[in-house]
Amino acid sequence: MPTLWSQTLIPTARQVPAEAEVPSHQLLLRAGYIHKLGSGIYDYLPLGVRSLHKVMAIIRDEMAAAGAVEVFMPTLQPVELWEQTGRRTAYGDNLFVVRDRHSREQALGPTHEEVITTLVGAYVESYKQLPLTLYQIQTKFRDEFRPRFGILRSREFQMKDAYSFHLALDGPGGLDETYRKQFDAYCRIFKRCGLPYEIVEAESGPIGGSASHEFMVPSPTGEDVILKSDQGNYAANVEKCEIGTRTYDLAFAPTGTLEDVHTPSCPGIDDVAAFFKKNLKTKLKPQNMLKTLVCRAGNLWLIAVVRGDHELNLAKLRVVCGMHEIDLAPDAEARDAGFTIGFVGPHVAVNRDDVLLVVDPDAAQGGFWVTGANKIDHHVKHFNWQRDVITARGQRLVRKLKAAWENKPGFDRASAMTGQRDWDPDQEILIADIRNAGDGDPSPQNDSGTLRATKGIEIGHVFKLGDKYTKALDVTVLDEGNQRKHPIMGCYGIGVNRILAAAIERDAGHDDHGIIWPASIAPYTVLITPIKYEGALRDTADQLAAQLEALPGIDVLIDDRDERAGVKFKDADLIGIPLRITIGDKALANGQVELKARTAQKADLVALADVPQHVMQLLKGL
RNA sequence: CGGGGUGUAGCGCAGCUUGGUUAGCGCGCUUGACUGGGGGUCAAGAGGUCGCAGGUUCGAAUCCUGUCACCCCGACCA
Repeated sequence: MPTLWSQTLIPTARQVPAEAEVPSHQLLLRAGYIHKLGSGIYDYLPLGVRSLHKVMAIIRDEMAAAGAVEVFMPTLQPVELWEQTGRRTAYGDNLFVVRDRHSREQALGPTHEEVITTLVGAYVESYKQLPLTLYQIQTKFRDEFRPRFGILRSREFQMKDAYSFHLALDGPGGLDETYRKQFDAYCRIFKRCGLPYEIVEAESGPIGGSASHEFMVPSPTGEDVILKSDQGNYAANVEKCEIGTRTYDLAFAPTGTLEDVHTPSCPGIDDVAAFFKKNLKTKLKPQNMLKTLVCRAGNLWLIAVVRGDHELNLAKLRVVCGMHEIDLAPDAEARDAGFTIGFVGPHVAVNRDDVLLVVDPDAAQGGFWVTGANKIDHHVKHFNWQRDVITARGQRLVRKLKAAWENKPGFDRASAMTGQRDWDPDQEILIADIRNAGDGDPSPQNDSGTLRATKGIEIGHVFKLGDKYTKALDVTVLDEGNQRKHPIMGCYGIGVNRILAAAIERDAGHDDHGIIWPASIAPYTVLITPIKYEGALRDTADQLAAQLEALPGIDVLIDDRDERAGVKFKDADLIGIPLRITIGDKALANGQVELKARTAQKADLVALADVPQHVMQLLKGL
């Protein structure tokens, strides 16, 4: 049945709510798709729900085709489950926790690894039942630090999450096979949703695991940074992106005598640069400074050094050091341990046997360096690696430290060796890629490609999880040899409402007049606009609507309101229905109506009898 | 959690500095007339605990204190 505009709720607005910054947020509000209830909480109005359902239908179709089976798991989850897997801490404040009447804590699930693993553990006993891929479409909760951009970063959102279980990585029924299937299904889903997307290598984050890809819609409003090689053979997000081989040289001759500079109240790179310019009349660029960050790993300290204009990447640091427990040290603790936070320099490691130095290649160079003096309110200039650290430190200290480090419980040599690193005992210092990649860096393919940075919206993410959850929750399955094994898992997520926002944010997703939907996820495919909903115009509208709805994949909205034509046209453009049929007296007298694509400049006159055929024809291209 | 800002009609805002009758404007809404193919015109209306609580004062939207909500910039996040 076609929908009558007057019978549904489409509260369009001429003015943009002040709080909306990005096009998708503004237009979804103005066009009456969503309504804000609180920070990061939205109602989905009839149009919004229809689009959401269309996306879900495509997802369900492709999940079925990929052999995944739908379940529905609870939003309310015992917080103990999260404690068992260690993710209560890992998620931290992002995890919504509510108390029930017995003041027991429950988590509002931001994802369902714990629950699905428990479920599978309850019923799957034999290798014969594997592989198994289950999925759901559920409301998820994240207590976002800062909800933003409307539906793009809300505290409550719809997610499709699939989980697969296997006993092996490769071979038939292995994780690789299902990962590939889901990966391919994602490509089809996003294509069918009309989204331009790119696939990038990603860090798996707090979910953990070994391999991971993100599906991104390129958009200047995206919150994620993607780096792509201009050779077209590598793409990754900024957390993951490796950097091609860079040379370094620690043995460079000093540029001058190490000299203290009084820099009162200048703890930051920018502060120091500004201070030099203002008070010393010297131009000091951030790339001539060394950023020295104090990290902690149990009872050892880790000094990470990157160039002043670069950013430390903790994930890389963890991999390079083979320790997952590395974090930036809280200021207070670092101060207690003798680090003058804000004024630390690499030579703080010289006389300490509890400090390991890890230096990014771009910081491991000769030349003029300014860095912290390890004294409050002081920096040094003419810092030199060879003179001020290597010679001063001596090899024995370093060897001892290295041994201490590698004997630490939790040290993962295999992981440490996968990172690009160089731990030559003669160099005394661990040199490794520990910073975020940026525009202009060499591609890790080392094929003389250069990385270029763009922004994107993450709409999908696939991971290989391994046995993290089955181990933590002790879920086992009997294999062919009657041995208990922890199955390995894959995990595959899609942000359903983000697809709507991304469809609008994409290049062709909107213009000055409103939304331009891909036909597959528009709330209606056809909008019929009789100039007046009376007499012959009304009859024609009703008949056409009935005819069109009988066709596959077509649903119709009739603008039956007693509004001026101009109002109807403006609203039509705003809500973005792909096809509009305008019925007016003059054309109808000739047995014709006007057919116009949302994207077309002008309407075509089409004979009534030919409308269905023309509609089908036009839709193919939308 | 830091820094900044805003709460006045459904939406967008003015009024607040320098307290003073019935708190305004635009859009939207209701009724009527004229109109009728890209947000029309005129007329008459409805609609407000001025975020909340306390204080100062003869008198508070306006000054003070507290509190809540929301937004923006930082925070390594689907």
